[in-house]
Amino acid sequence: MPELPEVEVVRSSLEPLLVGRRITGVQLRCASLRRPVDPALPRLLTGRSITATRRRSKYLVLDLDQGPSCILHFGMSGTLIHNPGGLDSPARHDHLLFELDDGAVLSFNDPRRFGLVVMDDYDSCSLFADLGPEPLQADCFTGAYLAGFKTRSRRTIKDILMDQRVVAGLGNIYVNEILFDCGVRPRRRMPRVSRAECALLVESSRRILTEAIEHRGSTVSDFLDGIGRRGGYQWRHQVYDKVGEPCGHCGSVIKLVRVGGRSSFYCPSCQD
DNA sequence: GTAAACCTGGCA
DNA sequence: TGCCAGGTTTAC
Repeated sequence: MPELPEVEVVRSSLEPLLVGRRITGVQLRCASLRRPVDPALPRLLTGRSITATRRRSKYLVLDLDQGPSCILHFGMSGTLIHNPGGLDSPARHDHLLFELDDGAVLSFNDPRRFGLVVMDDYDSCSLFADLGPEPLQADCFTGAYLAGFKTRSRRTIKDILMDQRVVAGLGNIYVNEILFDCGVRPRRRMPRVSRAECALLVESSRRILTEAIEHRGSTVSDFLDGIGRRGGYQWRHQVYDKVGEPCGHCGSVIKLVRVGGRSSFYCPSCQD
């Protein structure tokens, strides 16, 4: 579910509901996520007030009035939903519940348990240590930066764009869409991507991520924002999950290949 | 490089 | 019944 746009949409939908609220209680119902949740987490959160929300890559950060921040990752299937009137009873796969001082309950639900919740300082968090630049920050993620990998790597362009150390926040859906937008096949190797195409890929990343945020993310099967709304950007996908369908630009049949173990969709005539 | 691992759920 | 899924990490 959650690539950069989805996490940003969760963040922006929750921010006005969370900032200034005090956490009055925390229920850790299942600690076996991708990494075991620290049993001290409820104690570190209870009594704290939420002062700000931030996003870094695909991580959502809740800053508190003292102590470390609460850092969440949604894996493939995680959601964080604000229930204004509280919860009668927790839902299946509700692993973590934050009770707020206005009677609301924030529920972290994750059927596949690939998600992550940790308490750590934003500036020294080891999860962030190796992340590349934010794609929406124009000063760091540039065509010249991406072109720098042409000589350093023979990997495919899709593998490079999916690598969180190269650029932080892209995932399978948006890399497929960006490559289509630029006319580049996912299996093209980095040395054969021109400098002009690198510049185009950077520009396209920015535009597509921005549009996806404006359309409140992609709901492929189960993504919901912080107040339980589905996204709308899936209706604008050009290639993702469209194998066998006609390309919206030229009518050719969309093809499927595997790159780095992930499904990759492309138009054989629009993309080289 | 690729494959499998971690999990559950949905679909053919 | 088997295969696939928005992610990340680890191991051949």
